Amino acid sequence: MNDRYNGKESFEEWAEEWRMEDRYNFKAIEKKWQAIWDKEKAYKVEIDKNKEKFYALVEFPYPSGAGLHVGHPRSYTALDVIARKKRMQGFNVLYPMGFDAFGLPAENYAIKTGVHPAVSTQANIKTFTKQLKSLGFSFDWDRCIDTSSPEYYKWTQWMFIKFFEKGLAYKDKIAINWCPSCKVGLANEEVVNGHCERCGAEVVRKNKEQWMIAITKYADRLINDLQDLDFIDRVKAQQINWIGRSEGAELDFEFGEDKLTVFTTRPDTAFGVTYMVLAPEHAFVQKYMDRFENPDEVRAYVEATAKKSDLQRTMDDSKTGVELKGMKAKNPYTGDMIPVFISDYVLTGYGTGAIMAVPAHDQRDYDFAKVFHLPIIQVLEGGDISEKAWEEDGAHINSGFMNGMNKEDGMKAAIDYAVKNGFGRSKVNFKLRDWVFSRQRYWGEPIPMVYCEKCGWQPIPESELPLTLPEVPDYHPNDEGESPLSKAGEWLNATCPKCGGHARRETDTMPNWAGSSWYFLRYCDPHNDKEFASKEALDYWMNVDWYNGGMEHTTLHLLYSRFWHKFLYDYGLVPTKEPYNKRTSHGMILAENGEKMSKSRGNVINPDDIVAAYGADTFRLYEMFIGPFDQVAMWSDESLMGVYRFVSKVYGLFRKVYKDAVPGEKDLRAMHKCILEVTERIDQMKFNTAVSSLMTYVNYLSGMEKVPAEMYAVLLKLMAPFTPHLAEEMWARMGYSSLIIMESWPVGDAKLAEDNRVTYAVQVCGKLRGTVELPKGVAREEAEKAALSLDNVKRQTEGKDIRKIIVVPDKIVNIIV
RNA sequence: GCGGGCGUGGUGAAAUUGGUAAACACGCCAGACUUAGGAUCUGGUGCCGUGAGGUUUGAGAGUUCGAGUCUCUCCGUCCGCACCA
Repeated sequence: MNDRYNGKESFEEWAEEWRMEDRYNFKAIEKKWQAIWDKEKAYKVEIDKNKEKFYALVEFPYPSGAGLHVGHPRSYTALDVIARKKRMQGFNVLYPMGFDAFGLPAENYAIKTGVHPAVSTQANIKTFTKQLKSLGFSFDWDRCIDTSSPEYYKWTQWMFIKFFEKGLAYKDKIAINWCPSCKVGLANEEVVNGHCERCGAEVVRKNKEQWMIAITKYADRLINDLQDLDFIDRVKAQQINWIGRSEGAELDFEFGEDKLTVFTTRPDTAFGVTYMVLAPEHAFVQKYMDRFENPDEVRAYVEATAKKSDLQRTMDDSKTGVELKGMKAKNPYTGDMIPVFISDYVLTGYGTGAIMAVPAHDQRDYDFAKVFHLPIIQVLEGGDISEKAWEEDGAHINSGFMNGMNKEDGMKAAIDYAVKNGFGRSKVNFKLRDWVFSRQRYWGEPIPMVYCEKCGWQPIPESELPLTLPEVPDYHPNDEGESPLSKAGEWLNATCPKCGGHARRETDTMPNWAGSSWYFLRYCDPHNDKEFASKEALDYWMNVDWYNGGMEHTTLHLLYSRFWHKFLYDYGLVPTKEPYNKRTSHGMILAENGEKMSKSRGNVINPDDIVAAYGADTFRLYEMFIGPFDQVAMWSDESLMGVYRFVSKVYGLFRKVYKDAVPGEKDLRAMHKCILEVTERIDQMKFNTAVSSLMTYVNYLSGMEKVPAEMYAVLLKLMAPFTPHLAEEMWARMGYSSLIIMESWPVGDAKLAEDNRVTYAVQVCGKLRGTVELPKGVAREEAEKAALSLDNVKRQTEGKDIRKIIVVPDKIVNIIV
């Protein structure tokens, strides 16, 4: 019986071995090499001042219960390829991974099941780690971090205290974005089209006392310092747009006993101001309520506005409002007394929450003026204002001392006049708001502050850090916006570090963006328990040389972390003013039909399944081949098959490799061309064409009778960043005892890659009529002669005058008749 | 409305400074071989045409000996922001 199955017990067993002999057994190969890399700690790095460092970074994942998505490996593989190549080129490469582990899903899961978020998070981290390891990324796992571990968030809290000490963290009662579904306050950046970025519920306004961080103090530097950074343009543009800097002036209009200050980018149009508008939330509305002749009407409008969601407020662009009857404001330029309105088209959070309206030259003011039959005075020449506002430039008219001036002179004159008469000043405004830093949820870093009746808000002493999350009986937040920590009993009681009296702990936690704002620093020195990272480690490893991540973080994590880093820099805690030298972004991977992958659509592709069916190397290579890296790509099982065939082909090619075969001139040309192309294309993130180069080279090798060992070895090295397991396996089979991932990257020779013969395209009047092969660098006369002797060219030029012949060396001959 | 992209075969896509458009792959067609368990190998494949040949990069114009690439106008499409004064 045993004979029948080649000495094996069963057919399956025999077949398995048979396949291992003859077929590409990725399962065994990948398992084997992952174990070896792990055992030898092949990717562990230490500071080595004799070597140039390279810090490659990808955004660390939130360890969700759903596990790794096919989108994650696109980014991770790309930088893994870059990191591996750099390593082979002799750099000391830091390529770390960790987990952004605080966040709402773990908490919602706890509410549903009662499982503590720490427990479910650790389980998810385990799954993620296993999945990531199965893909063969060259992460230094000894540096793995977890933002929810007290050893980590101790320093997040420590940094918060620094913000507080420097006056950048403050508590303020403001109207915040409130998500009624998550029951949590949101930062402006987390609101997308009036909806919660996480759950999609409509966001409402809520007045709440919140911890704020003064990111606006860094607005100018966040724009200006972009200039020297190698970020893709759309990231720069989006950040600049988000920060929204505008130059203009603040002008004071007399109103009651006060000065009603407005911000305007066009003080030169002040002679065209025919009314003013306050946001319904403006303080003057309440202050002067009893002086209005129509307080009931005003109150009703204020209340109606408060009930509207942000979305309702912005979607409806018809103009509504109420005049504050009985009071007028005085235009400081003209002395005119003008009516004042409240309207929800004026935003409370921008500028001063009040505007001067110039209906002739602003469409919104124009629309409002039409509804309320207000005068419209044109002060800029050029347009017809009978139908709509004139928003282009023009010489000033009806503008007193500014008449005849252009925009630039008018602006200057208007501001000079205001300054001289003490009612105005030039001013820069930003759309960016301070960062709302409080969250009324459990699973986040406790804010290390206590409130003392006598001394106010005080940070807890450094010796008490980390302030660990207490156990609570119930994770539910409530509609009043009280954090679950408010049920933490004894934990709430603290001692005021200043007076020693009784104090109460802050119960809000930090937003999930806190831990990720500085994680790249921790990777430099992840086990340090004296500092967040040693100066030596920071000096050596920072900056991040190359950071890849999603576009969706451009105005969130990317902006926050740049700001956070600048703050640390200002106080000498980090050596550089920007954290990332280069930022790139990958496109999303969509389902086969172009739809987004989502659980509800049931079209999610699980990386585990692909790895099980085709192996990690095929999966990695496919994700690099799928299309231009920075663009969205559609998953295709058929294309995946093509890549699998290619990988198998490389495996099978080994049978044709001979140590005694010597490459000829043409062979070397193909090899060096491939080296040059792959090297260059990896650097440019043109992974899809780098893979094509490899395919072209493999097609060439397949056509050879005997493949010289040298040529195959080069192929393996070039493939090592993409398909490290296969490369390692075949390298070993070739008889090398070293790890290929530590071998040196091949150097291409441009001279050897060059062909000594070139094909000229021959055109007659710009139309292709033939080609001719000539030695490289022939004299133009010779090229002309060769071109004219072509039959097809003779036919085309017969009986016609040749007027001109254009010869582009080694490229083209164009005959003009 | 403002800002940033994109538009090339049946499909994903290539194309240094303007210089043979469609590399590489998928799919499809034809053939070979096959105890064969997502098979493999060889050849073909932009479109029209039996053919010579003509024609082709969203549409139109311009610059040029020559334009996928540069300029202008228009159309379509995607992303981000959006009553930001």
